[in-house]
Amino acid sequence: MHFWMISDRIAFSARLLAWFDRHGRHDLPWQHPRTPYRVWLSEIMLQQTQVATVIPYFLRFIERFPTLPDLAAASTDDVMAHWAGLGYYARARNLHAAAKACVNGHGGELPRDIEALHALPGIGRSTAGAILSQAWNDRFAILDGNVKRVLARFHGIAGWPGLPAVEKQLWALAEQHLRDVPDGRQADYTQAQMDFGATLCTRARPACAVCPLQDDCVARREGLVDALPTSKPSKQLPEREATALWLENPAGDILLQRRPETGIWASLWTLPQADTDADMRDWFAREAKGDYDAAETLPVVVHTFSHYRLYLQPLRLRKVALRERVRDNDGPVSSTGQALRWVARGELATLGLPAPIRKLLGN
DNA sequence: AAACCGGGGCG
DNA sequence: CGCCCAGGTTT
Repeated sequence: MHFWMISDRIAFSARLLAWFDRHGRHDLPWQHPRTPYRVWLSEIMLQQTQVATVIPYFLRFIERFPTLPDLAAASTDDVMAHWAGLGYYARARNLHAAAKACVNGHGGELPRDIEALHALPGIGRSTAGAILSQAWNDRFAILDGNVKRVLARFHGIAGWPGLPAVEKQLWALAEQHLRDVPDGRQADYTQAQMDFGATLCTRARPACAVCPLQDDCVARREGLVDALPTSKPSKQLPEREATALWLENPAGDILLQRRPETGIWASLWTLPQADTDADMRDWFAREAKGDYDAAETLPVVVHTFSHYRLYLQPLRLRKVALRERVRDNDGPVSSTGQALRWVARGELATLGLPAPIRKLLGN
């Protein structure tokens, strides 16, 4: 009886560990020696920066503050000076505060108890698990961005991982796989997951062809590798409404107005436009002769800008004439100071029109 | 220019 | 608890 007859496939963690033994990183400074303090420091630094950048900072930091009590006893300035260049200084402050808390409440050492560790500033659930598993080979899961990506792909978990329901599901999967990890290899397993996500199952262009998990990866099988993990939903854009007037003279020319030189659609030619129907009506009364209420209501144009979504209500009115106004060489100017111009349909293509307006006018 | 990121803060 | 942010980097 072979084990694969029972389980039918080699465990996720076993494949990762085998991969790690061959391709993982085994010579990182915080792995030798792999003490709680060194692992903690590395985890905090790695939260925000890549391994290659962290290494020299780690070495300088650990040389200046060789033990946790050394760090606790240091001045804020001294700590910050050794963090300078890494950014995210709030985490250096948390690190320092946590070191002091350990001296005051845990005998000058990082607690091995997950709850006590989690209670320290700057240490969340994933970082606490990373510290305990790496420093002590204790059986705790991690769930950083790398692991979320690997699990979402391997299991085909859709939904943005920032959603509590999705994150909960990913934690459950992480803990499920953890049960298969052989005793004594929890530290390696944690490092294996991080290395795997950072170097093989990367966000862009993962190396699926050489992946030890490819045969059982749901995303791979279903062609969803690029779609998972689901990206954060773009935040709801503010919405604005406006009314546009499509006026035609008896010859069928269309009245266009030049936009101001700054702002949306700067200097392009568009239909006369107002924020509200009432403003549009006022503008019409000042500029044109005709019956505003006779205008035809066209379908609303939805146009999305980078920072808001515009719902533009076009109104169409034919056989309109402008009132006589002060003229200059370029033709009439509206009361708002923007140039106005009757444009023949055939001329539209030669002018700069915003795409949605061009489409509306049928050009 | 936008996505990304663990933890913290806030209602 | 759920939602969103700060503060930098990567794509």
